[in-house]
Amino acid sequence: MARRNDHSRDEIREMALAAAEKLVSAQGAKGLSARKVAAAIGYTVGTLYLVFDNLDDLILQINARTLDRLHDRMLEELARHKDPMERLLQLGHTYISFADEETHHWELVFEHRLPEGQQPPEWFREKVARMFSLVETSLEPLATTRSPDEIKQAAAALWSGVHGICILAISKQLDVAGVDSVQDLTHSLMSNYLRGFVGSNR
Amino acid sequence: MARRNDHSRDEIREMALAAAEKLVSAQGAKGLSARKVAAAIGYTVGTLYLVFDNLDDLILQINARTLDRLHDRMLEELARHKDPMERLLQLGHTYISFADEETHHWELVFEHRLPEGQQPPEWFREKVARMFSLVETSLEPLATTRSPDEIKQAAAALWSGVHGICILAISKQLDVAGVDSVQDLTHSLMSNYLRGFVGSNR
DNA sequence: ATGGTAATATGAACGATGTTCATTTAGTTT
DNA sequence: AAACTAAATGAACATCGTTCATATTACCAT
Repeated sequence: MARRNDHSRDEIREMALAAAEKLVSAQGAKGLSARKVAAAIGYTVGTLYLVFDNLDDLILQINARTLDRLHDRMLEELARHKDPMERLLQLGHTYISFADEETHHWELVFEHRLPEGQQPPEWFREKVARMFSLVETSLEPLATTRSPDEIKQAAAALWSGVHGICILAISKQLDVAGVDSVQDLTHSLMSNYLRGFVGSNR
Repeated sequence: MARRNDHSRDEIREMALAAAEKLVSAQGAKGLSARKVAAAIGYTVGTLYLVFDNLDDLILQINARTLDRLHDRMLEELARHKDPMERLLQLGHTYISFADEETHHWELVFEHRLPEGQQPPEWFREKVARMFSLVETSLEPLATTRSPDEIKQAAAALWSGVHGICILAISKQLDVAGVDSVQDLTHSLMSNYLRGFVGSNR
């Protein structure tokens, strides 16, 4: 069978991504394979390679969509609060909740490694940077005396910290039980850090 | 060829681990395979499975050794400093340096995932917990008014934070250049957090 | 209608992976 | 020397990512 013309390239692409996301969501990165995705959308492996460069490319596309969802959630959260401190804390909680609800997708974003020496494409790194920006702009009103560079660094430190809690929680290496404890940890990290950062000039 | 009796089980085990570590060190997790390890020590795949349950087991053993090296480095660092604050900051720097010097090994410890549902064995989780304990005991003298639980939580938050910086730095998702900038970030995170944690009662 | 062209999809093939286990081999014991 | 047993093998199986010569069919010009 060939030249069925059942679907356009873009349709196949979309179907493949949806099927792949279903696999990842259910079984994590290890549950994903080219043949499984192909079978799930009623095509063969070869077809997948007409639409994606390779599996890494496919995964990158999935991750892009995940980062977009996360970004949306964070934007919504920012819209809900006016107080700067409240905003930051809620941002952290949103991050944790997202990782908890979409664990496998979140893991795929941050644990998938490209072949040695290869860097993620610029558009991808941009999506990560965008997240840090959200933190930066939320941080600004809290530290009006600080230079832009200091704020940038503080945002990076703070968000890396939240990220680290997330990672260790997911890999069960923090012996805390349940999401709530993780939220507490996050709160501790953020509020103490912010008190230190805001409260003093050095 | 069979029954060579060239080496004892333990010798083969040691040889295999050494060879595997060489592979990981040079090419990361993706460079590791049962056949490659076997070839490197002059045995066949089958033999490897007489000594290890499976590849996950082998990797767990490598990771145990890595965690031991890291723990040693941290102990040394603690012995070098008396001032509590100095101790904590140096501990953070040691962690970053280790990850920078043994990147592939460090990655293998924290990014290797066991099959769905399977937890790391207790002895492994103990090695991770041991690291957190080091932070806890260093933190105690700085926060004499705090309860053990609060200190435990603070140590977890602090160390997760350092860990997060490490992760993002290694995956090149922090747009900072060089190890020194990462050290600066770590310093920022730790010193601000500690000022917040120590300086106030709530 | 018919033939030709080009787009579309296939699936066999390749080299790699983890894992198993019947079989072979070489020490050890009787 | 024969029997026994521990040690090591390597072929076999199912899976993986990736490629590409081939087959099929839609479309278009005649």
